[in-house]
Amino acid sequence: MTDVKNGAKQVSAPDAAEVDDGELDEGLFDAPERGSADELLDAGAHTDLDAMRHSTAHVMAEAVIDLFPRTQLGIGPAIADGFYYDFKLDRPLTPADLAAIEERMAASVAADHPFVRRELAADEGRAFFVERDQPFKVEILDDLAARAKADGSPMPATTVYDHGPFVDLCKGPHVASTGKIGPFKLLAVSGAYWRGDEKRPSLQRIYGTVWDNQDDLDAYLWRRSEAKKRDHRRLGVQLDLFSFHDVSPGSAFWHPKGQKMWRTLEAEMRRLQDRRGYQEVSTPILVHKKLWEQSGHWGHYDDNMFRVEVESQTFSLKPMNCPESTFIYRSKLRSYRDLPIRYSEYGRLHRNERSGTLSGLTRVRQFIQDDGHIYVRPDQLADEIEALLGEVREAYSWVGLTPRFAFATKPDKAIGDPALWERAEALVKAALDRAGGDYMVKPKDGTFYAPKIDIYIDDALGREWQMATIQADLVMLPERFDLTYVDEDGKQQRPIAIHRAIYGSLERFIGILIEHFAGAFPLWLAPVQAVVIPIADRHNEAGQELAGVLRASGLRVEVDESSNRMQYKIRTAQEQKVPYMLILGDREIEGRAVAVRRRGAAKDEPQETLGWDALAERLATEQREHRID
RNA sequence: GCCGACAUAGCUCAGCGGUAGAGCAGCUGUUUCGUAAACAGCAGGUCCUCGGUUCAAAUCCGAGUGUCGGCUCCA
Repeated sequence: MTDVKNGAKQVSAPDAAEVDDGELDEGLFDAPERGSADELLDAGAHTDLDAMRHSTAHVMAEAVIDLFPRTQLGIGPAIADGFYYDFKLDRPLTPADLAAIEERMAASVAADHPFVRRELAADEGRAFFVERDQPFKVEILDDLAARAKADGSPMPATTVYDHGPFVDLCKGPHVASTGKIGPFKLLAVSGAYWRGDEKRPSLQRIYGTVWDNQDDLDAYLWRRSEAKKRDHRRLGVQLDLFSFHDVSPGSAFWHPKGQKMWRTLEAEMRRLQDRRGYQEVSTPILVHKKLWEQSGHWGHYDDNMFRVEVESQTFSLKPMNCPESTFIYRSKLRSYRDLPIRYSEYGRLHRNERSGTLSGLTRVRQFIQDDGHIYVRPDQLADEIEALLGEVREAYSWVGLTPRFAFATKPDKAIGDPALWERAEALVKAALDRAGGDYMVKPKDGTFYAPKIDIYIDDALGREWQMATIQADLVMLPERFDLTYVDEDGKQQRPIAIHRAIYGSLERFIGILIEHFAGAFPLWLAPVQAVVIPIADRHNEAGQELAGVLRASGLRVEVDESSNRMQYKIRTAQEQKVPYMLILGDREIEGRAVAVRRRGAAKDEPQETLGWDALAERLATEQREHRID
């Protein structure tokens, strides 16, 4: 069960967010406990810009209360690129409401109300918010009081900030007055649970953004629209890579070009794995539930598994490969000399993700993972993990990404002998230290059966994504499936099982690459690497001949034999983001040459004319070396 | 799963009680062209599904499905 993030949104949330709501950073930066009263009050204002963003949230709350007097206030923190505020309202907000709220906010900014900090005695503060029918604020105060009592510290005063007619419970800091607020824009309204708890009331969250000056705001809005253009769901249609259909929600239909990318990524990974001594296996998709009972997943995770009843027996579609890999390991007696045994598997997995969470390729119900299970002796673990980190670096270099590593340690809900855990963590840490380079530590973020190394990347838009994972499992597979090998002394020993996925989910990986490259893939990965463009019909035959030469060098080439003009063919190839356009007219054919136009070439870029064989060699080299534009 | 929005031609969208529209793509014909859109014609739709209101529903109402923005979850 290599625990890839099938789903999991990237760490800084997408688009409408570009926002990172802070809470997602938990663990990474040791943020306060989710939804704690301190955090709710603190509102994330740590810089001047944050203070302004948080102040803007206050102004927005003022506007909302003004327009909807019975509104109950949740919290309104600063977040990456902006702010939000949660409200309980009598009716759902519409885009027209946002415009009206913006207008009121502008009036408040124009009035330049000073922000005034006041301290009230605890009971006075509570009474104030009770009187104003603000139960969420009262709850925060009650929590603070309860915590003070538990700590034996004195009852804290209630800090409020006023600006104009509006008073809010808040620790601050704020800008001096509403006039200091820069250009802002409200972006979206969405639902959010009070304190992130689905059992608590559902509030309406308004997201907004605010910047020091108009240029910064414009730049941000431009980034947003760029991100939208790169959206893999949009490019997937435009580039004819995949589609989704309601007959199988959350599962992609791969079109020929998307499938070509898939096969290319897989082929490259297989080459790496062959070199590293992996042996590829394949295990059944439909599996009896007793397997999951043995592994410990049934009962805990069966909600996420698709069940299939067959002749009154319960089966499920596998949500992970790992338990089945042990059947192959156990199919014969293993010697210490046999280890490490490295099994790879491109297994098709199904996870029943909740309907509201599905999203394009990055959150799916069916996906294929470049999974691997490596069985090692304890003395081999550190070397193997170090080698795996190298595999990750190599694979990510093919697409020009630099992986960052995070060491996730034993969670509270862990199973197994604490001594085994200590040993596993020490070995993983040793491997990370030896592999050099920095890594973050994410305490208690391991899986319930293994400490792990999670791999992150930043894409071309600076967004962080969690990708690969490496897990050192001394407990689940080895113990629950009773794995053994015979050591030098003829004694039975437990191997360690490493679960690892490098691309992770191929679906998700491709989705991220689409956005990272904005669809303009490097040559080696592009589904169509070159289009031959005959200028007139009489050049078609030579075009096919040229395509044949290139295909013989292992390149993916098409010939545009349509009756369109050359200009139109170029435009089409450009829109399809084909790396090379090969233009063939009388002049070129005469010398068995071709005019080479690079995708996205500048207007004044000098164009080369190359012989066919020289071109084939050049492109083949570029492909082999995974060159990136 | 929860809150909200949306669903019209292959794609992008207009129409919002009174006989279904455009651009692009497609097809046919003409054009054979030198670095990002030749010209003309034709064809293309259970207006997501099911129910309801109405003389009349793409349009209003309800339910379902899917998608989108978030929330929650993520072995």
